[in-house]
Amino acid sequence: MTDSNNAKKDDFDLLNFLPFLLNQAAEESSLEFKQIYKNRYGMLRTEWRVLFHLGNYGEMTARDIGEKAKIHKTKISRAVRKLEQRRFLKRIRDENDRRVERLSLTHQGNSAYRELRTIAWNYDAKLAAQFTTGEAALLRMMLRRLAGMD
Amino acid sequence: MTDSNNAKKDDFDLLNFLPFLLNQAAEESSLEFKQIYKNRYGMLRTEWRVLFHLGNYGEMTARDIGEKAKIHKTKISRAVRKLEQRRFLKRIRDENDRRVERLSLTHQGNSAYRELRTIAWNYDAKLAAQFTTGEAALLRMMLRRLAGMD
DNA sequence: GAATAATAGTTGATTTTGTAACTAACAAGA
DNA sequence: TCTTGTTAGTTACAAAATCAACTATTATTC
Repeated sequence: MTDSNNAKKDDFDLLNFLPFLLNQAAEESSLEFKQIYKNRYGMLRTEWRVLFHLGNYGEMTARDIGEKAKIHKTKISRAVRKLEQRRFLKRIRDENDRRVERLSLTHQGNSAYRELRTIAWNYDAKLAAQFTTGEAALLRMMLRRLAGMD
Repeated sequence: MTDSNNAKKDDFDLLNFLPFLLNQAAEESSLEFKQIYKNRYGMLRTEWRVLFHLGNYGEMTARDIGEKAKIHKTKISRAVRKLEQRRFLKRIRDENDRRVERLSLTHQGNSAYRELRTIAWNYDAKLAAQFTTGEAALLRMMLRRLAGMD
């Protein structure tokens, strides 16, 4: 290893380390929105994610949601149970393949979805407004790449 | 609310929602590094963060670390205990203010830090290599802004 | 200088997540 | 058809994060 490489490593700063930076940005930038779905709707993160998927894409199975959003099936299982208990979604056993449940929002679930979607949309706009339109677009592209979503 | 606003909201996609995107990118991009500090060093996330702070900035108090990295004091307290048990750090009671402990790495802790720092540095370079130098710099800037670090 | 408030750090109880093992249903090959 | 493997989803147990209450010490205020 050369001297210049050592010099670079001495410069290494945790606060510039991408995994750390990403994590801090993710936490900080979801705080305010979290307050809303947590305090106002009594939801956990996975719960609103499931709600959003069903609201956005319509009927899906737990497996579909897990694949699309890379959420582990045990998390989804628990979120689905809670949303069902709160009458936000209903399950229908698929008679062609009885292992599968087709999930969809109730009327109540759909109302909650639309309210939260509006809040989320405004919240996202507020975050993005810190940057130019081009920067924000580039940011989303880079995040998708880092997340392995392309 | 106008029709065009409704049209925009109908387009709203969880997968483009910044808090979601940031979280996915954070998780995916730290997975490989996590394997290393977890499996090879038996460390938790907060533990390597504390280790990195002490390695990078020298002697600090638990409070200093928490403030710098926005980590809650109970997490730090537990991480410090574990690092102390593994003889990676030592505490010295500050005699000017006996509430405070001054934390610093042992020789062993410093070795671990330097090994992990090299790995982290290479890992960061690998992540950043997905982008141009300018893009990567912009990304870090944007993340710092989102994280409230400026 | 005694009472009250504030700060550094710890501990315990509760909630949430992660991991692995499990059930039930379907699929495929011998 | 039997048996072996795979898939959808659940459950149980362990690990970790969160939140509130706690001790010990220092600072403030009357």
